[in-house]
Amino acid sequence: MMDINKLKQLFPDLEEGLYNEMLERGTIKEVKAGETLLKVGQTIRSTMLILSGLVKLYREDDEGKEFFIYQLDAGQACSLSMVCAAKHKTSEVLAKALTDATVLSIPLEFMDQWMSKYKSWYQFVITSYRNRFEELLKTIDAIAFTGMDERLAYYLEKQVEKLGNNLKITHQEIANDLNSSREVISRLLKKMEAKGWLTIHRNSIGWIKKD
Amino acid sequence: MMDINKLKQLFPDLEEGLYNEMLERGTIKEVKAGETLLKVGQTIRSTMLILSGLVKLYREDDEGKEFFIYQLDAGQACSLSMVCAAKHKTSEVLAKALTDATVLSIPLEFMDQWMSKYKSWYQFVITSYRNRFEELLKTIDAIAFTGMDERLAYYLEKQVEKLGNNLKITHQEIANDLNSSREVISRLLKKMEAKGWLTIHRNSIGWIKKD
DNA sequence: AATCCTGTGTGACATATATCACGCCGGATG
DNA sequence: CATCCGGCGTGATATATGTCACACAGGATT
Repeated sequence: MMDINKLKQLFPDLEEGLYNEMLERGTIKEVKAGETLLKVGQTIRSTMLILSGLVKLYREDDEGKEFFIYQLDAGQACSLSMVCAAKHKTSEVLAKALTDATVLSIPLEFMDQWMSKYKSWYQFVITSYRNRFEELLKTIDAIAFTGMDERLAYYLEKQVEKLGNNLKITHQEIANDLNSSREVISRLLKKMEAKGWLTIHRNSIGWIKKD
Repeated sequence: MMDINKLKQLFPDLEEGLYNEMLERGTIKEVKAGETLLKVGQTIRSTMLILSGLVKLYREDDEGKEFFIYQLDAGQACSLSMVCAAKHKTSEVLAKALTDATVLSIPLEFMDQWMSKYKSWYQFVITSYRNRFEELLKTIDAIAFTGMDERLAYYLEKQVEKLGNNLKITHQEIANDLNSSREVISRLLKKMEAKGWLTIHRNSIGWIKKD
C-alpha cells in the first residue's frame, strides 16, 4: 500500500500539501514485467510517476524497430508526460515495464495547477527534465562517437547498476535495444568474456568487470 | 537597439513586467560568426536568449571532435543554461555562432526569481526544454535508424530552412558536424546532385529539392 | 528416449563508412 | 603571369557492422 511516508521517501523535498494531493488525485497502477505503459502516438492523458520497478523508454522508427534511450527508476517520472502546454499531445516514446512495476498516474489537468500552486513541483519537473536531457546527451555520445563495443559495455554497465551483476537477458534482446543484430552482440560478448569482463550463460550474463 | 517592442516580438506571451526586467537585468552581447559562446566544462553564470542570428550547439567527445546537435534561432534560448538548481553547473555543450548574432545575457540569479515571480517565464522555460528535447530525439532517430545519406539530407534541409537555399558551407564543415569525413560527404552530395536535389559549387550548395 | 524449440556459435559474404593517396581546379596572392 | 592553397573528385583499400546459412547444445515436451 502506498502511504504518504513512502511517497516522501521516493520523492523527497516536495511540499506537504502536494503529497496529499498526489495521493488524492492519482491512481495507482500495477503493471507486469514486459507490459507497455505508453505507446508512440498515443494521446497522453496523465503523467506517470514510478513508485517501484523499472521502466524502459524506447524510441521507435517507422518500421517499428525499438531503440532504447534510457530507463526510469522508482522515484523518477516520465518527463515528457509532465508538460503538455498543448493538450492532446501524443507520446514521442514507447515505455515498457522491465520488471513488475507500480506507477502513480495523475491526470494531466493537475499538472498546470500544481506548477503554479507548488513551487516544489515545478522544481521537480525541471530537474527531472534536466536529468533526462543529460541522459539523452550521453546516449547521443554513445551512438555518435563510439562503436558497438563501447556502446555494449556502456549498456551492460547501466543494466548492472540497476539490476545487479547477474543479468537475465538474451543476446537478441540486447541487440534489439541497441538496434544491432544478435550475431554482432554475441561476438562482442565473446571478446569481452575473453578479456575477463563477464561470463556468458544461456539467458544470462554474469558481470565481473569492476571498472 | 533593443527596445521592449522587439523583445515582445521575439518572445511573445511574456508578462509586461518581465520584459522590463529582462532589459534591466540583462546585457546585450554581440558575437561574430564563428565565435564560441559557451565551451564544454565552462561554468555557467548566465543564461542566453538569442535576439538575432543563429547559434549552433555541439556535443564534444574526449578528443575534441564536435557533433552537431541542433541550432537556436532568434527568439529561442539555451535551455541548459536556464536551469541550474545546483549552481556552478558546467556546460555540457559547445555553442558557436553560425552567423553574427546578438544575445541577451541574464545572470543566473534571476532565473530562480523569475520562475516563481512570472508564470509566463516558467512556461517559456518548460516549452523551451520540451522543444529541445524533441529535437534531441529526432537527432537520435537520425543517428540510430538511418544511414549517412538520410542524415545528410536531414541536415541540409534544416540548414536550408534557416538559411535559405544557397548554403555557404564546405563539405569539410558538413563532415565535421555529422562526425563523418569529407570524402564521404562529397560522394553523397554527388549522388544527391545526380538525383537533382541540389547543385554543388565551390564553397556552397544550391538546394533544389522541394520535398 | 526422441523430438522440439530457443538461444547461441561461427564462417562467408554484403554493405556502409573511414582512411589514404593523389590529382585537379580555381581563386587569391605575390 | 606564376605560384600557392584550400576545396573538391576519385580510386584503392581497411574496418565495422549487418545478413545469411547452418550447426549445435541444452532444457522442455511428448
